[in-house]
Amino acid sequence: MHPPMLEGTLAQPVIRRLNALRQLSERGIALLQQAILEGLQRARPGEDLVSEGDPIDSVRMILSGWLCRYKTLEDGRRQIVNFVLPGDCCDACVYLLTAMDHSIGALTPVTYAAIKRSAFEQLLASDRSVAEAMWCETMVNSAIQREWTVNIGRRVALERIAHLLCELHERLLPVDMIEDGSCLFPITQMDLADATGLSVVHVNRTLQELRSSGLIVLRDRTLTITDLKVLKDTALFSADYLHTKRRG
Amino acid sequence: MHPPMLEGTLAQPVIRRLNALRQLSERGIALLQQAILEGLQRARPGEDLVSEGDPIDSVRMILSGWLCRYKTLEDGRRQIVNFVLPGDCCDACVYLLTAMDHSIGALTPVTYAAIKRSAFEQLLASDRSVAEAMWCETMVNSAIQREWTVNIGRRVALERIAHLLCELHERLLPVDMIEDGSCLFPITQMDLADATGLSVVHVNRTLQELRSSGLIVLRDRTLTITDLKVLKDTALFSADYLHTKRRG
DNA sequence: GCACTGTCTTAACATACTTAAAGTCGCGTC
DNA sequence: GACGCGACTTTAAGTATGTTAAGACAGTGC
Repeated sequence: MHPPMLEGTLAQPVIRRLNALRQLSERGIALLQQAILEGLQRARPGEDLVSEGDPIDSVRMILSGWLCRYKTLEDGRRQIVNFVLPGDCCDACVYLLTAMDHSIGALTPVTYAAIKRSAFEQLLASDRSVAEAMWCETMVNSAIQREWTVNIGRRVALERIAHLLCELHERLLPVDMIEDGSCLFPITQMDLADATGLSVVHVNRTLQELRSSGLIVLRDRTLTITDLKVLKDTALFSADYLHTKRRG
Repeated sequence: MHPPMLEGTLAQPVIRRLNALRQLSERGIALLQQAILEGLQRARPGEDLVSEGDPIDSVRMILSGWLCRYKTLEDGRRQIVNFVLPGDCCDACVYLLTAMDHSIGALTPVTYAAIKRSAFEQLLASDRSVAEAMWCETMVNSAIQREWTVNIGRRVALERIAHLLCELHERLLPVDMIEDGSCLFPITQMDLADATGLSVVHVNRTLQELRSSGLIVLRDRTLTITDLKVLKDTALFSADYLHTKRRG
């Protein structure tokens, strides 16, 4: 089917991501790759991979594309509670619960692997390093969620958006999606608003401010962080909560 | 040391809490009780059980008292990211990470059990029902954290505080800490402010509003929810995210 | 008995952010 | 080529919430 090179490339983000949390064994990597190839799927922008209330039957690993987890209130207000990036896993372990309490929607075209609960349990059981990396990933997601609470609860708009940009930057690094401080940035201002608990109008204003301060360039779905240090300072950003191994 | 009756009572909240998530086996309960009795500890109000940056070496199970998880920004702003109630476990699995990314502080006198990492792993390994209940608890904590993000990001002050009260009510039920709709409520208005991302003054204003609407009575550290239905409605509260088994 | 401290309360004022509305630009469709 | 649509932008007006300040009250220590 696929030439071997390509197969390797496909699973790369997941392997890199997990490896950044916990050294994976050779055997674990092989098993992981196999499981991923067996469950390949695609989704289109705007499509929901899972919706609030759905039964939880499988784990998903993102190979390419951006997604978001979100919840909606009865009256339509929406809050994005996290972004899901290539290499991330959705709901490892969540299968212990019965129904999804939030939705996961694709922001761009997405390729991912869906691994059935039983196959996933088998995978975890057969290699300890993979299992631990997965648990780690889950724990880091919790940590990110806590930081989002802080971000929305205690930072003002400018800091808040700066912080989000710093986080995304930091998370894109280990999966090699930053080139010269630039990355694809498919998030609309409306998404940004729903993620930060602000209104679109104010997000727009705030982005202008970040631009005119010379901290970022954001144009044509491309984000360039021109002064990372100052951006981090204005965001009161510390990467500790991401728990990623320091890279030389 | 302890009379048997008392020993049983001590571990009750933890057992009830876990049982509400996953049916525990007899054997599991016994092991759990034993582990808890071996690690008994106390903390005084204001004391931190763990602080941001601390190495993670043990799991803690709360037997009595209220605590909060919180993070502080460099300039002193504080955000409480969750309350920890009797029966809750702190950081099951977090031991996979190396350092705490937040602090846990006691709001009242607290009794808890600290279980060393190795003993905890042994406990999980020796009874599957306990292990699964623990993972469940961790997943539910994530779900709560997501809902907090929604709460702070998209609900206005009145809804926000109402929602928090509903959540606490719902979480206190399975550990039997609600009597006739009333419970001990040791949270100061400042804590409430730090938990909801509001200012103390506005929390005060908002509480007055809830009081004068006849939804709650809050006096002398005691909270009575006088109209739970309406309180839930004004909070846009749905308990689904708590993933607790329905109780007849 | 008095000072001290923490919690709650109220007031007056300031402002960060929201809402509403309308206009621009680029892009795909018919 | 006109139209519709989504994303972005800008303006103006409104408001929810923050800030500052000061007082009441209870509990605690001396």
